Amino acid sequence: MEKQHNLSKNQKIIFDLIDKSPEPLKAYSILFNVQKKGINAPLQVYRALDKLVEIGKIHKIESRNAFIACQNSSCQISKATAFSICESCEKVSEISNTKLSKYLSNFADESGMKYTKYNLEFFGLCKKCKSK
Amino acid sequence: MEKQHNLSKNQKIIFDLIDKSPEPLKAYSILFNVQKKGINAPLQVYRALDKLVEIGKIHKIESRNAFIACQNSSCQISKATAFSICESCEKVSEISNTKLSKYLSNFADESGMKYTKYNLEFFGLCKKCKSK
DNA sequence: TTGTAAATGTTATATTATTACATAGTGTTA
DNA sequence: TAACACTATGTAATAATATAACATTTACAA
Ligand SMILES: [Zn+2]
Ligand SMILES: [Zn+2]
Ligand SMILES: [Zn+2]
Ligand SMILES: [Zn+2]
Repeated sequence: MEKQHNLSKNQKIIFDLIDKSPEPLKAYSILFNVQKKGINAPLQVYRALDKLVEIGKIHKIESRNAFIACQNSSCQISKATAFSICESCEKVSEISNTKLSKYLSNFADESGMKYTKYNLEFFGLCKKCKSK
Repeated sequence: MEKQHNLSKNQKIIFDLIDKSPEPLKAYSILFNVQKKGINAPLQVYRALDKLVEIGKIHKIESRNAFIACQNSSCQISKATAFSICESCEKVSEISNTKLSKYLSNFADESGMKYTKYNLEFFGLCKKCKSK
């Protein structure tokens, strides 16, 4: 059974915005968009983002400093994430590939380090951009 | 044959600093450290960093906004990078594992997107921190 | 109902990165 | 050599991203 997270007011406003967006959103663009809803300060946005990331409802695209809603309901609380990023149009998709996630979750090298989390970002040209 | 890149004065100063550092360095920490060598402005640092990343001499650790020297001479110009990051002591190492890099370089999913580059960051506790 | 954790509100500030513009060096070729 | 293109440098200003510190309020379980 998944733990149920009842989002708070600010968290819900911000999650809904990200969830509806076809593209990753940046923190200050989120701030701009929610000011009409009474969220006025960067910290209010960042706190909601932190929480949403923590509970796995959204992910941060590190190379872009931007946030997208989790497109993979079975995503294990942001512990194992993979994305594809088009370097031309900046379209980002979450990759959910069982083989890939198994391979990476079980990955171990000679360092003796046990990995509990990973984030993978693939880059290239999406179908549309490739055919231009 | 690898293309030879003769580093410019600023590039060399900044590469040497990063290369000698046991830990990833942040841009403004680099700036602070090279001011005695006549590099005074953020842009001078960022320009050198951009170039060094481009030619594969250093890599950016995206989740940390920090830079490390390439520890893998055969690294294909920053097109395929993997790192291990200790979430306790923040030690970062570049992973060079042929199987892993082959697996990821050949990865393809149903999206029809051809990936030309990837960056992978593993997180966990290093040996030292685990045994504490 | 009282204690505790989570969330909010607000101001200020820290950190990371880029724009714009002027100048200087490096190497190639006419 | 002169002309050219390209890369690198210097400097100032500013944009974009993120956190610290502090006061207050809300949710909710013991
Ligand atoms: Zn997900
Ligand atoms: Zn595209
Ligand atoms: Zn490398
Ligand atoms: Zn450690």
